[in-house]
Amino acid sequence: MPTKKSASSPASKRAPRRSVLSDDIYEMIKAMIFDHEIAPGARVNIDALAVQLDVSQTPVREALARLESDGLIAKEPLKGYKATALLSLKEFNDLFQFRLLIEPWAAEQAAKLVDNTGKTALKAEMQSAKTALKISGDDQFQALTEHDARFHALIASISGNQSVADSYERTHCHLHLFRLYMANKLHLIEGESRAKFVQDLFEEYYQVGSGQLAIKEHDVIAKAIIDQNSKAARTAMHSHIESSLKRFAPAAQAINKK
Amino acid sequence: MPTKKSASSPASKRAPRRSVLSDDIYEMIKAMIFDHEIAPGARVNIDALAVQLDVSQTPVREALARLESDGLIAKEPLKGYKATALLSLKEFNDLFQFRLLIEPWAAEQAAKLVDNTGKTALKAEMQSAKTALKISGDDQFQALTEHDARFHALIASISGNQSVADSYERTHCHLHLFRLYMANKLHLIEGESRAKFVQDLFEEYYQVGSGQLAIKEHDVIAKAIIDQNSKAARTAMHSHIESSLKRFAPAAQAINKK
DNA sequence: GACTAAGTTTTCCTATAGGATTTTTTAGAG
DNA sequence: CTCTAAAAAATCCTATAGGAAAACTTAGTC
Repeated sequence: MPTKKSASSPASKRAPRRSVLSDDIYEMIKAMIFDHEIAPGARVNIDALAVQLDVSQTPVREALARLESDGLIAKEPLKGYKATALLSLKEFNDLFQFRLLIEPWAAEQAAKLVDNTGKTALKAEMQSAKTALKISGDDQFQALTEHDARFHALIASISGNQSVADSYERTHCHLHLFRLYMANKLHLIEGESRAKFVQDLFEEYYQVGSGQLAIKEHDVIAKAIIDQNSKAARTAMHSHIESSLKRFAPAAQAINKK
Repeated sequence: MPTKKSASSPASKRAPRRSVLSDDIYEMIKAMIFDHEIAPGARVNIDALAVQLDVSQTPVREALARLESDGLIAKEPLKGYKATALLSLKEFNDLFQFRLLIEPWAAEQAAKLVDNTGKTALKAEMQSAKTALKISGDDQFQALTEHDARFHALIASISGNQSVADSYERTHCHLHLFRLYMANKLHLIEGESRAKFVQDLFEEYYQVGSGQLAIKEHDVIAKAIIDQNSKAARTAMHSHIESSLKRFAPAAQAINKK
């Protein structure tokens, strides 16, 4: 087992480090879902996917089996695979409730256990958020969404509890998908009705003052953790998730009605 | 080779196989892990497994991919699959901490939302626990462990939050495996040293008075939920998990030292 | 004794054929 | 025209063999 470490010493030999094909396919299909090339609820044909990705069925099957465990794909026996439907309003609320259970604790714990590496990582992530604010147009929303995902995952990781981090990761991907879907929806709505939609659902909350609201909340959390003020970190995370729910609830409701 | 040549016979009397083979294989391999036919940390050869289960590689691959997502099997690229190692002491503690985050809330919520169906299910489960107490010998431990798994899963389900229920299910299987491993360890220890081991690690806590301690705690929780007393349900669950940790911590420590 | 090189084994991936099941199409009767 | 039922097509699922790449083992040389 220690051979692994010794093998990493002559780094030159480790050059190829080719990952396994089925892992690549897994990531590709996942990306296709996140990019909505595979629409929520759409059927997924194994043969077609294998041809499209120019591989055989075997790695596609393995990837789909894993995606099923992730809850991103559902298998109906003898009927085939389907991309899972979007979060229902109830699932959406459940998910935020779940986050309220674990993330404030994770932030509190992170504040207690954070070391210099963690502090540096937090600062870097907040810097990337500020960079994202400078992006203009629809890409900003995507950049902010991705920052958000990384930020929360980072805190879960710093908390030191693998169960918590894993658990967050799993549930979060659904929320991530949901947000990307909203962003995508914005692209599809044109003209005046779109401006109205955007204003009603996002600008008032998420993008007021160039999206500074959510970022500011993140800032408060990050500062509390860096200051190792665990109480403050906990309450900041709690109220951040609650505000976040308030920001997204109207959009979630609107999309589910459609 | 001795394949299903029944295909040549008319399709009339062939039983319609509702479930898919790869699902069956998934359950079989999972059972092999839980039964420690596949030891923790042992390598898993796809070919050998396919031959042993008398199926082709394809369903085995799909099953292993899913088990990897469950965290029960780990894949090392270009090296093959391995059964994951037992929980380390840290992971063990992390897992209980995680449970403390979600299960007291789940119990509280269950007490608020429980309906007659839920109450009936709870009563039935507690009845099965009482039946388990009558079993003698080592099987009792296994029966109690399985009751425990069902009991907690039931409450998570009654809580109505799918994220919570899923999340519990995922983490719990590791704990389940850990407990079964302990039970198995008991079988391997013979004579006087075994009696000592049992007494030190279990009897004092788990099996005092024929295991009534844990069951009594379950009883308190179940009653609180049936009475729809959410506060009581929460605190009862909280202290149950803490007692449970205390009961298992010495054993966890002992096994990790080995 | 240490290092390099060839050989062996293991593992991953491909390809394809055919059985089993569901869905769609088509034909016929009321 | 509408409804039922059988045939056809599409799709999924399984089985099997074999090739390529990497890891592991062994042997030979300095």
